Amino acid sequence: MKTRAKGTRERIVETARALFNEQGYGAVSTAGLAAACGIAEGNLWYHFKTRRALLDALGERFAAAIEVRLALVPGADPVASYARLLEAVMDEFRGFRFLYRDQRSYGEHAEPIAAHAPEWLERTFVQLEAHLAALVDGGLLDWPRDRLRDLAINATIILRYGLEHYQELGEPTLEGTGAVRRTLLRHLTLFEHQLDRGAAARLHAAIAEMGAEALAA
Amino acid sequence: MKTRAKGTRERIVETARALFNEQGYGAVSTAGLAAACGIAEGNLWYHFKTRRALLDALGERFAAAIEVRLALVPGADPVASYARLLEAVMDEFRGFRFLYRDQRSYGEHAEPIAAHAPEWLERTFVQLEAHLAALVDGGLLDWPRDRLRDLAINATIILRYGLEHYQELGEPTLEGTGAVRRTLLRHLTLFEHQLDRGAAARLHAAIAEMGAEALAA
DNA sequence: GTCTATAGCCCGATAGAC
DNA sequence: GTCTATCGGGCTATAGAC
Repeated sequence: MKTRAKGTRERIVETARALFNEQGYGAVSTAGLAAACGIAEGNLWYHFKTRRALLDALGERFAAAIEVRLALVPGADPVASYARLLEAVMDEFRGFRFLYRDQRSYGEHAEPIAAHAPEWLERTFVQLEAHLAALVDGGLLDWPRDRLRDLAINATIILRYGLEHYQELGEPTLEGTGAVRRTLLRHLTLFEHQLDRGAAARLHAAIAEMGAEALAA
Repeated sequence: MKTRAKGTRERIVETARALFNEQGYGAVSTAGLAAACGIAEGNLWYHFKTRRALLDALGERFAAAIEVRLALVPGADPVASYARLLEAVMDEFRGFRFLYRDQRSYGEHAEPIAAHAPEWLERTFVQLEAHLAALVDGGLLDWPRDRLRDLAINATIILRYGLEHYQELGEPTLEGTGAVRRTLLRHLTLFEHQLDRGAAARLHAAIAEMGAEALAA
């Protein structure tokens, strides 16, 4: 199997991401991870000489995904643009959920995201506000300009903590359970009563179509 | 010191609560807890024969505090009632923050709150909606009745995750840092533009006065 | 590159003297 | 009630054969 070196490393990273999301970073032992990968524990240490190194690798992937998402700007069709942005945001929060959720677990020097989160959140506020402003400019959303930033921040919070919220409510949140869809619908309640009927319908339709929730790895 | 038996047990519970909130449930070892209490580790096992027993004791306190808060109904002055409710909710979320935040850490059989959280959240929605309806009935809030429940749910989410949000933004969230105040102000942005000017001013004043953030132990 | 074997550490929990 | 001393177990990480 020596020819699949890259393959093994890749498999470790992907398996770790899924396992951390499901069980929590702190609850996954290296033994359990190795077993889930179908390799011996020692082999795991060959590819990542410390548990922290594996975490950093995942952090880098996350950072890359975020930059791609943050580059999404409102286009000619602000409704379609907004739907696309929503999907990207939720893919992110779901795919790397443990990075946010389990920050306490990785020994306090939790830099992987703690150092970047403030900047990412700020830029997300700005991005969401820009998309919402595009809806306002298009005459599709009736909202005071000077209250758009508050709306963007509140929308970010709802999107960010939606999965945790539904989990706390006792609802399943893993892939295919519709928790992402419910989160998107919940965030819509922040402003849909001020939204153009057609635009609201299109957003609802777009969210309903996100049934095939695939991870943009 | 044998006369202070009850005192020691009490001190353990209170120290544990504070320590769990600060450092995270999983990050506090029995050794560290004993040290913080100023007692030997063995003595700790005398009072709580298992780590889980200590957690349950804290869970019971939390449950009791919640029931007291849930009993708050809108009074003759709906603005004052709402301010009082907000303070109680935040005392709760702050005082027992780790119970929500660190659910992953206590070995999956996380019953202390996981079993009750759905019911508590549902009743909180209902309670908040009742208080908001009282504001509408008093002519102080302009909001469609059939959208009040969504507002109550969104307000609960913002209140519930406000501290986590500000922590992620890199802001301090411990007592006396004003994070609770910021959370309350953030939740106000959900509907203050539809609020009577005088009522809005009174709520802002009430929140500003919550500087002396004391825990209703 | 992958494996087996094991070192070393910290933790939760127990035993028993005072 | 409080202490000291210690056990057993699980975890991260290393050593070295294949």
